[in-house]
Amino acid sequence: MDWSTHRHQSYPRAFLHIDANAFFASCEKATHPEYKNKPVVTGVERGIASSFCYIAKAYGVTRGMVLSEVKKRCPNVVLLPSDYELYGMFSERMFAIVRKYTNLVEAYSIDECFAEITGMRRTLHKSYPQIAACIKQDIQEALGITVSVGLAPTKCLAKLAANWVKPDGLTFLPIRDIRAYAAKWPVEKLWGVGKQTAQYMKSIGIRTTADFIMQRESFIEQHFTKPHIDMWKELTGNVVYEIHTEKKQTYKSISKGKTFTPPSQVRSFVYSQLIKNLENACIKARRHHHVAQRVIVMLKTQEFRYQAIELHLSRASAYPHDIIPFVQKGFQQIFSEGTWYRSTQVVLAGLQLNTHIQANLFEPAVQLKKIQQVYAAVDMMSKKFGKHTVHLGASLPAQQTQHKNIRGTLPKRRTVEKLQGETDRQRLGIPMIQLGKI
DNA sequence: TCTGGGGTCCTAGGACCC
DNA sequence: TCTGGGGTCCTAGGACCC
Repeated sequence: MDWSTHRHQSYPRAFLHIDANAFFASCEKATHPEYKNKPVVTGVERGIASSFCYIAKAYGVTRGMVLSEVKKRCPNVVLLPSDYELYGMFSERMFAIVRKYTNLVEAYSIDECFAEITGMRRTLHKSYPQIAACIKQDIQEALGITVSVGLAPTKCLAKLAANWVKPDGLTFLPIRDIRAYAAKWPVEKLWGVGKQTAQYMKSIGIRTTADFIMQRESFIEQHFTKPHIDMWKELTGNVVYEIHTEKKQTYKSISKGKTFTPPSQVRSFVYSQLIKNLENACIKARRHHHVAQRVIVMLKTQEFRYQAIELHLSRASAYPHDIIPFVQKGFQQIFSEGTWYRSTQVVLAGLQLNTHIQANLFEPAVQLKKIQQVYAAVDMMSKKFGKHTVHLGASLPAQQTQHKNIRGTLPKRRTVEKLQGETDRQRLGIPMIQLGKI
């Protein structure tokens, strides 16, 4: 035997993708047996269908469908508000079950995880498909929810396999079967291929995953960039993506936004919405011990165009007190009189951990301390009595007035005019972002 | 699909430096 | 100095995900 040719040959690895089916609705059904045979939809608080069970799906409910339409299609529907605490608990318990089998578990989102079970056959006295089946069964018995499981030599393939049968599927995709599966898998259904890439792929004659993986590496490198080159390697059975077990606890950015209906052109109202979002974003940042270096103010117009502006703070902070002057300045730059707005958004960016918060040299230390104490009290009361027990005066209109609609006053749709104040912005050195329709 | 909310990563191009 | 090459950092914007 020529060992030199075998030395670098690696054994196929075994990855699982575990995907809870209709997760939020399933959690509700698991905790409320009386809903068992009824169509369940969650997301009432947002006015759209956030998650729905398979019964509701059979009635034609789709993601993001407005509730009035949901009721029309599905008169006996059970509409529920989202209960993220409940879903979080189910999520934790689901991942804990997977961790009984392997330490290499990556909590990818609230309802999905990846796991690697390479080398676990001996320890568990089971084949890989048997391990996958056991995990699946354990979750169902312990939590009363079903999952779709994919078992494959890479994460991308495991994800594809998990999607093969939904709900309640268990799909083993060994290397030798990759071609057969790929031939029946259109590229637009691949993890990491969206509308744009699918369109591009079609233009160069790639329609199925098989069309993609049968290309030579040189061709792929010539026609694609890193994300899709990596994807190609994974789909041909070569591991690029490892399991990340670290729990996510730091953010690159935190954003808060809210749509208001009907749209408004009232400056004070739109501004108060913005400040409310800022408060929420700051609360989240503080909860995670983050401070922001930059803030992005965004307004979305009635015709779904964004106007946005980014500002650098004078010092990193997670207190509205520090950030409001910048938000106000940005708001004044981008708000245009006579335009109808449907939502505002605040993004805190350039986040860092505030292990040692830098005080501005010119600010008296006493004052900084006071601000910190005030917000510590605010955070405590919010925790105790609910969000917005305490809030800033500037966001008052947003908290109490139900925005009123005057019928027939909405202007005709028109495109957003070019922003004014260009020279001011240039003088202040404030960059401006104008995003197209999304 | 007349459309909610919250994120991440990648890349190109400019600024700046040696 | 009309002139080469290369590195790093930052930002805007695109694309995608759940």
